[in-house]
Amino acid sequence: MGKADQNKKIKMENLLNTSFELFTSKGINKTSISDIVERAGVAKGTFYLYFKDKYDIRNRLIAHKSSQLFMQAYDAMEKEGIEDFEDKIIFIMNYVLDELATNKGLLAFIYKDLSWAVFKRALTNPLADTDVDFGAVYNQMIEDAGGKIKDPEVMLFLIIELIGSTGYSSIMYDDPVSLNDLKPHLEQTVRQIIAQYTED
Amino acid sequence: MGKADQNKKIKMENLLNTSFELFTSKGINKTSISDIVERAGVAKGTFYLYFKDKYDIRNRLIAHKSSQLFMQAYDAMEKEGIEDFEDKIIFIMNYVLDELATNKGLLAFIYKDLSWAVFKRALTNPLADTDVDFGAVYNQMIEDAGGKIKDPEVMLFLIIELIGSTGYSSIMYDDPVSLNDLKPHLEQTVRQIIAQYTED
Amino acid sequence: MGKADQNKKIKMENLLNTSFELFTSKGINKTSISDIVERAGVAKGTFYLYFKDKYDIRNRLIAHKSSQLFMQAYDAMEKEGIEDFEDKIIFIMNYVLDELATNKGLLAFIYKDLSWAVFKRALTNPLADTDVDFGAVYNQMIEDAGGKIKDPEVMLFLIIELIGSTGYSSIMYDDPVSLNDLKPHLEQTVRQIIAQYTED
Amino acid sequence: MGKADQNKKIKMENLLNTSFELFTSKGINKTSISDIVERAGVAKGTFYLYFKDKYDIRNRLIAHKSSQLFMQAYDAMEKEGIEDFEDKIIFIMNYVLDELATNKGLLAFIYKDLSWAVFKRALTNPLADTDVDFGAVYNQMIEDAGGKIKDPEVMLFLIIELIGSTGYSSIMYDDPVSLNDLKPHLEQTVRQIIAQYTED
DNA sequence: TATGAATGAGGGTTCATTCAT
DNA sequence: CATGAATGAACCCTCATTCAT
Repeated sequence: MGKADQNKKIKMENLLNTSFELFTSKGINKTSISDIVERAGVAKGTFYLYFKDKYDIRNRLIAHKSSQLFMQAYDAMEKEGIEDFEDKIIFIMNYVLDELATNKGLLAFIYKDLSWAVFKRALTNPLADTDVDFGAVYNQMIEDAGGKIKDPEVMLFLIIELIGSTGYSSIMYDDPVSLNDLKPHLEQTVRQIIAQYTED
Repeated sequence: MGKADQNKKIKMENLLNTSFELFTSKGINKTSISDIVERAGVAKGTFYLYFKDKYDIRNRLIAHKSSQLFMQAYDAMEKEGIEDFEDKIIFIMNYVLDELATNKGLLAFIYKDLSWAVFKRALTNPLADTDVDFGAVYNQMIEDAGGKIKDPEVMLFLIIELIGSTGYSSIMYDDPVSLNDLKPHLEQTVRQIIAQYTED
Repeated sequence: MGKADQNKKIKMENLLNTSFELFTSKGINKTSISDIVERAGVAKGTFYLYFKDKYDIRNRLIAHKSSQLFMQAYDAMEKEGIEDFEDKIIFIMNYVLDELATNKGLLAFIYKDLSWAVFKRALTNPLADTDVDFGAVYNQMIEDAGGKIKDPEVMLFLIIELIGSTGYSSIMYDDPVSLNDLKPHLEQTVRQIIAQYTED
Repeated sequence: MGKADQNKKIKMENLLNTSFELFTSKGINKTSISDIVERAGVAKGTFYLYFKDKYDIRNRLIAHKSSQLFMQAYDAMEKEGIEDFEDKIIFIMNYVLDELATNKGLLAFIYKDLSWAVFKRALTNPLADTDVDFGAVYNQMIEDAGGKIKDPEVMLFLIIELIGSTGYSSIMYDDPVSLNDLKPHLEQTVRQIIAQYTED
């Protein structure tokens, strides 16, 4: 890789990092491109060499950060040596929820304007070299479990949407219950959903 | 009520109706206060006599429109003469989902920036004279059912968030499945959640 | 007229005058809206209350200034008491050319982007109260002459385009001849054109 | 000519051709240097190795294209074997007008910002090897005619400006008459102008 | 109460030009 | 000669909010 290419990559990461900081601290609407380039220490025009607009950079960040978060959870789970499929999902759920609880900016950022479509793309189309395809990981988990899951995609959809939307409310507003109070409810419900999709 | 008060009320409803039309057709971000007052036929300054800003009017509308939608569903359910609690919830779910599917503008409007907190307020603090307290209605439904529901608020929370977030994705993007494909999954899952919260 | 309306009119004229000064001194391309409002002493947004964009204000100015110029020439001609139609046209031609020669900024301004369509509109759709309909004046001149002109509009078109484009070159670049050298050529040619369109 | 020189020439012609396409299709103001180099397939910096700016390239193109057009007309005229001087001019006029009518982009391009000075330079200072000196050709035509033309340059100036400006309006806006309706008027007027400059 | 002209900071975006490689 | 990433000034335009009437 030439010096120029390296420089390019540095600039781009600089912009990504800076944008992420601002998006998670001030929110995307209140973050202007001027803010981004000023803090990143580049000229305004430079921004447009790398990104189409603010929403382009946001989408790439959502993809990257979501992937990162899920893979952190997955790695932690692997270290624990959990065997059972249900237990794996519950572990990941708790890990992700705890992580988001300590980083509300990240939660607000990846939840706002996050649709299942964006989400799925984020998890199955890794952008950074280090990003992993969570879709493949999920399929592997199912296979390891014996592969007796009906409609695995819909099941994941139900689980993620349930956890995501209730977790958002609990973490951000402690309403109607705190995250700690919510967890047992979620765990019970998620286990039931999995059971319901498991063929015997 | 004096003539002046009546006039005031007319202006206010005018602004509310106009805002709703614009919010659901163009989205709130692309709707300016100029747009609203122009179509409502009042002066710009007048807007500020009634509302603090665009988001003030939005919150009041979410409350009003959500309440309206739920009460429509509730009334339709009553006409059907459904007895069983589970069946009631399922009926309301289907009614609301169908309604939102035919009015995506409304869905986008009440879903975006809709938190459980806003939602609960909407359903328990009727603003318009005709609005009904859905919280009381829900409690009545539980009582009619024999009152053997544990943590009814958390249960409702889980159900609403699950239906809301999955329904949004299906209706708006047909992803990962269409609304019609989603419904049986939701019905089964919601019934299980209710069962899980029902004391025997 | 209320105080507010007066104020409005003053602001508008202020903007028109300022724009004209800048357009004729720096050219329209190099004049920014910032320049205009700064010199006019109003806020940027104010500009957009009165005009759609820079080209809107330009078109109105061309209309106004062309009309003004032609009517000055016409008035001067009337004072001279010239009777003959040909002599009238020649007088107006010389008057206008001399005027433009002393005000090259005006010439550049009304000539650039000036099409016959814009021109005709300028001369027949007076915008300011004081503007006069030159189209009517021209028709009156022809009538006074005995009305024996074939295709008067085409004739005027030929004359104006000939004078305009050759005059522009002579005044602005002294090329291929100076204005004073050009005039006798133009006079002779214009008289021949009129003769050619005069029925006997 | 060395290989490097050839390469240079190819790059330059590439830029010229590309610019011409863009200028005549989008207009010069809406054509950016980025557009040009992108389509020409060279780097941005390369542009500045060959041309000072957009207007440098424009002037060279006007020269080249005008010359080309006139010589086409001249060649066609020669093939017709027309003898009479007046007839020659009329033939060229019609040829050029017809050509421009079928290529309005070219008309807009060579007419906008076209001054007699630029024009004359275009016709008398051939840039490309194949360009011909129309000035010399014109003088030859006059000589062939017997050389009894007074002020031949002024006469040409009057004729070209008249045809150019009226033709522009007719072709571009069909105003005040279409090109076909304009032609007989022009022919008659041009013949009279020539007659007027012809010594007996 | 109601008006709507005026504000002006701030937004996103473009693009001619430079210069290290 | 050729490159193309980087620049950053300048652009047009929007719009929530104010306030004199």
